[in-house]
Amino acid sequence: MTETDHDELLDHLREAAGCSGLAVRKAARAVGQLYDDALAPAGIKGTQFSLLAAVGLTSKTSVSALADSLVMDRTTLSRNLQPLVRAGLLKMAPGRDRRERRVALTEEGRSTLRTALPLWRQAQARIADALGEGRAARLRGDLAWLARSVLVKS
Amino acid sequence: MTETDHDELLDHLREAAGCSGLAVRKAARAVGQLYDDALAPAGIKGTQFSLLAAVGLTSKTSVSALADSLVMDRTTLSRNLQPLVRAGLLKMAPGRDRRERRVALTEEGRSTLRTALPLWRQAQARIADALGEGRAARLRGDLAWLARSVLVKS
DNA sequence: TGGCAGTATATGTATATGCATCTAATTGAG
DNA sequence: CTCAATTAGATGCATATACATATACTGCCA
Repeated sequence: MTETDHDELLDHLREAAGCSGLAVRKAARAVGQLYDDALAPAGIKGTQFSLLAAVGLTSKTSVSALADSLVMDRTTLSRNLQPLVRAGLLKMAPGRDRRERRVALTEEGRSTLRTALPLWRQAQARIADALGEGRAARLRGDLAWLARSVLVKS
Repeated sequence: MTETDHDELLDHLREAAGCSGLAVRKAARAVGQLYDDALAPAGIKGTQFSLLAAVGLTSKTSVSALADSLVMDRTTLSRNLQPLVRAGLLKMAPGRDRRERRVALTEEGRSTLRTALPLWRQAQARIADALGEGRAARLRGDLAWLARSVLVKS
């Protein structure tokens, strides 16, 4: 490898520092911390809050349908449900098929959500404070658009 | 629980569907897939590409310094380095301290990066296509701002 | 100089993530 | 009606993620 090759690689790496994927993951880590900290008194993580809320919004969904709505692999969701079922916040019931399993909140799950909601609102407000409400809303829109377009194309 | 309580919970959950944390994680999953698919011929994931590039940009960093620059927990980075060291793309060398360990690319790591760079550029271009170059750049800026503000505050 | 506070990294445990693959159940073509 | 293709979900494996804690080392102060 010559000196020139090495300098050229450095230039390319500087370009790669502007990676959109890295920007999204960095933000996801930082923001994840914020929500996790805020929700800790309720005993759940940000990921689990979203999952409980998604189940609560769509009564008795199948695992696959839920996974699609969360832009998540079915098998990932299948595993993510387990800690919440174990904790008694979610329950699984048989669906129309004998293959299908429907997910629903337990009473304890609803109770946890009620505890978590004001905590979540605080975290959400911190995000809005950091960016301003307008930029925060625009950001959510761009992220949603991005998730949708990327999936459609592949 | 009364009917009214239940309806009220539903209203709150509809509000929670606008969670910024969820929006970021959804996008991170979708975008992660895109980069992973694009980089597959190089034998690395998007996360690993970013890690190799970050190491290449800062010659001989400590683990902690690298973790900070990636908005990542030190212990997470410690583990994420292992597969890349095992694969021969990174090497660890002693630092000034006998506690510190410095991370550097191997020749094979540089070679892998050269293979990966055009693949990465394709994925990056797909993102720009999906949003338009201007919005994509703005999005990266907002995400970086968000990551920075959230960290500073806590 | 001896020990303690602080620093750098690694490890134990738990969740999150996805691909390849497996099992079970359903559906559809012949 | 039978069997292959499809569908729903779970599991094996590997990586990603972070907190609590352990380990090793450094530096400072009494």
